[in-house]
Formats: sequence, C-alpha cells, structure tokens
Amino acid sequence: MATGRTHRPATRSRGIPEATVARLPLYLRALTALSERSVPTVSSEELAAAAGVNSAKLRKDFSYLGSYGTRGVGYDVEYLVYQISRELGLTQDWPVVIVGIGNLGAALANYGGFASRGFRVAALIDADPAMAGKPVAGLPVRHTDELESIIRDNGVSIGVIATPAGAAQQVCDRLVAHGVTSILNFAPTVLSVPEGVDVRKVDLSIELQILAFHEQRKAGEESAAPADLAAAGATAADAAASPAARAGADGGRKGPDGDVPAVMPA
Amino acid sequence: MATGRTHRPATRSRGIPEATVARLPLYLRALTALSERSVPTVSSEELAAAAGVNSAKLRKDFSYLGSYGTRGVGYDVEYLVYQISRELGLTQDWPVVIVGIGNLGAALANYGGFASRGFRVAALIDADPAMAGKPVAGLPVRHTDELESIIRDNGVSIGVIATPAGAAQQVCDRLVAHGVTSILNFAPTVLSVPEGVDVRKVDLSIELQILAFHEQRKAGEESAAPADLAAAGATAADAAASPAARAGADGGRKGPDGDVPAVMPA
DNA sequence: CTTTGTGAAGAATTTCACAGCA
DNA sequence: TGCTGTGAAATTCTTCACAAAG
Repeated sequence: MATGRTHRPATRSRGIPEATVARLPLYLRALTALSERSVPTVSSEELAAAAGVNSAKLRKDFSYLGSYGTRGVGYDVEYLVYQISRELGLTQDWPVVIVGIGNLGAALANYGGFASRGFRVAALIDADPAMAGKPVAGLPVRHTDELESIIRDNGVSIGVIATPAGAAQQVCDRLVAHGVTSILNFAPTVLSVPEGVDVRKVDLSIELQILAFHEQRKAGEESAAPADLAAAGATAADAAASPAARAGADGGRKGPDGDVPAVMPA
Repeated sequence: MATGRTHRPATRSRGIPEATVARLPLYLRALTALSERSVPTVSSEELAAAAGVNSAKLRKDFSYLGSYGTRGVGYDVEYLVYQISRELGLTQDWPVVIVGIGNLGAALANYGGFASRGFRVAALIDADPAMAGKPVAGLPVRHTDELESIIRDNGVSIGVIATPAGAAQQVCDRLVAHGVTSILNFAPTVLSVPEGVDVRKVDLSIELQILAFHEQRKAGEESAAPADLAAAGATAADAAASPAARAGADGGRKGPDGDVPAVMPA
C-alpha cells in the first residue's frame, strides 16, 4: 500500500469495471452451453437467468463492451461468444505452470476446465525430488530447479501456486523474478508482489467461514434469541447490556454507535 | 444468488456488511499467526499489512463488530481472535459433507484447513458404487444412497459439491431437500436453490479467465511487454468466424474506446 | 409490439482525515 | 504522543425506468 502520492486508481481497466470483468466468464460459460445446443440468439433475460444474474446488470455489463445486441431480438450467441472471448483474452493461448503437485495440485492438473479455454498446462513443478519424472495428468512432474527455463521456454506469464502455505511466498518470488505476472494462489497465505503483478486467491477455508457466518445467523433467527452472549464470559461488561432499552432486539451487539467503552480482558 | 425472483437485498446481514464478513477470515488468519508467536497486541497498521488490506478499511471493519481496540495501543490479539471467531460462528462445530470424491473431492478431504477451524468432515459421499468403502483421507467413502441419513444423523447444514458439472444441480437439490442450507460449489455450473439457502462458488476456470483479462491488458498497453504474442497468429481463423449476420452491419460498431487490439486481422 | 442500451437514482464499499481517548 | 473509531467524501457497483431501435 502507501503508493504514496498520486494514488493509482488500481483499476486501470480500460473502462471495463472490475465487477463486470469478473462476470464475463460466467456469461461466456452460459453462452457456450447455448452454442452447443445450437441456440442462435438469446435475450438478456434468458441469458441472465442462465448465468444467475439479473438482466439489467447483464445489459449494463455488455454495454461496456459495445453494442452487440439487436433491439427487439437479443444477442447473437456465436457473435457474443467471440466478443467476450476476445475481451477476456481467450483467443490466444495462455501457457500456465502449476507449482506444488500435492493433492490439490494434482487435482488442478487433472481439471478439464483448464484446457477447455485457452489455458494450457505447460508444466507441473514440485520441490520434492522424489516427484520428479512421475507422470501426473499425463505430464511428467519437473523439479523446481527447472522453473526458470520452463517459464522462459514456454513464455509462461500465469502461474498457479498450490504449495503449502510456508512455501508459497518463496515460490511466488521466483515465479515473478522469472517473468510471471499473474498468479492464482491456492495457498492460505497473503502473497506480496511487486506492482504490476496480479494475484487472485482461492481459499477454501475462507469460503467455509463465510458460509458459517450466514449459517449461524440463520440458526439464530429461526429459533428465539441468538444465544450469542452465552459463552462471552470474557467480558463482564457485556453481560450488563440490557436487552431492553434499545428499541428492536439486536441480539446484544452494540452496533456502530460507539458509546460502549472498550473492554479488554485482564 | 441465483434464484432470480424475490429481490431480497441479499445482505440481510445484521448490520455487518457483506464485504466486511468476507474479510473477517483473513484477519482471523493473521491474528492466529500472531497468537502462535505469542504477540500480545497489534496495531491496525500491522494487522492490516499482515492481512493484505489497508488500515483504514480494517478499522472500519472492526468498528462494525464493536470497539475492541485500545487507543494509543492497538488490539489485544487473543481477545480479537475470540471475538472474530464468535462473530463468524467458529466457536461451534460445523459438520460438513463433501459430495463427489474425484481428484478435487479427495484433495478437499485431505485439506488440513478444513478441520483447523471448527469444520469437521462428517462424511465423503460419491455416486460411484465402486468407490464405496474405499478410504480417503482416513474416512470411508459412502454411497449417495446414504446421503439423507448422514445429513440427519450428523446435523449437517453445510455441503461441499465437488462433482462433475452435470451432477451438481441434482446433488444440490438432494442436499437441500434433506436440510443443508449452505453450499460451497466447486462444480462449474450455476446452482439454483430456494430462498434461504446460501451458495458460494469456487471456480478455477473463472479465476484464470480474470487473470487472462488483466494479463492481456498488460501486454497490450506496454509495447515493451513479454513476447508472448509469438503464436498469436492462430486467431486469424477465429476472426473470420464471426457471423456476418449482425443485422445489416452498421459498420461502426461503437466499442467503448479506441479499442484497436493488436491482433485483429482484417 | 419486443428488447436493447443507458442516463440517472440508489446502495454499497472504500478512503479520507481528524476528533478523542489512553 | 500514538492509535483507534468514525462521520463525511469519494468511488464503485447495482438497479430503475424509459427512450430508441428493430
């Protein structure tokens, strides 16, 4: 952070909002399915339903790409598939390396979705010498020592990290040092990278925790009052929070109004 | 989301914004690491750096939970770990089923991050009878027929779907029918669920496509980019494929900008 | 008619910047 | 003094609602 002065907008996206970019693959998938069924055109309403968004959002998203629809008719499926593919950069080949061939790395290597859209697994890399040469998903695992030459020879710019958390930053640094500028990180750790390198994170545990949050809420709602305070033994002050007072039962959480003094355990 | 209909604001969150909820696990992880190193307190600046966000955002996030810090000092690590855990519902046990024990499902089953935070894998389920009984990650794979009793007997409310896309909706329906109300979906398909059921999606291919978009931009913007356009010529055929149809071809497709891609053969 | 494309309103999120407390 | 907590401003994202096009 602290880009110091001018505060780079971060989203230098040439006009296309990040939120829209994140949905384009969704549209593309829905369109591909339609294409395979030889459906010639779709309305924004139909396509939105297939992609799980609402139609206004979809139309707005497409409006950033250009005017690719026909009023009164809808969108030409094939044409839109092409346009979105091009916008996403999928009309070219993207060699990818996967580093860390454990359970997850192997699963990723076997994942068909990789190859299906312009992504080609250029190599599987692991630090364990015992793994070297072993075939996984039809490719021989290469040793980390070869990382540089693999990246160079294949023109790899996207790397997937599926190592244990402890090794991730080191692997990341090496990838970046040798020219990789986009990283998909499966290790449960925050990677720091120089400016200009993109990192996306996929974190299992985080997703589950978010679900747990909502699940907990549901459980508390349906029954009576949330039994939140039950185990909050650490703070005696909290117990004093009168459920009455405040109009509207809010389960004891004090809310954004900062008048409750900080309570710290001894 | 999906479900289309009812305009529920989706963010039913009792005051705490969805964006904040999504970051709490991140903070929790950073705090846990500090806790293991016996660090007693952290400032918002330090913690923010460890979590990969900026400090103002972190403080704002925490302000939704309450006033848990001490001005001039920072946050008590242990106390904050407890508060966030409680907020996320991690102080209780969440039995989880994983459906679809292929490469990915097996990798998930072996993933340590599951058990580490209140999540317990109650069962691994697969539709293939040949899998039944086979041990994966120390658990015997159970057949889909047992799904209902497994969910009931274990009080499972969270399900993980790691089946092929084609089976995902069906599996989802069965999970929901038997009481699961939160789903983590790894299958590349949009699930439709009744109101009240949360779905989160993890999609490999989508993440890569988003990276490709940014990667493409980098390459196009800086003329002095990595030489990965070597094989770009391959797209020529694709361009020709665009359906001539396009209703009378208005000539000037209005693209959002001087969108003159490098590789757009005439 | 039907359906797109889009200004404008509205909501959510992020960032700023500083009052106020330890 | 140092750092939190938070109104307010800025930014981003979503939704509305309707003119225009086919």
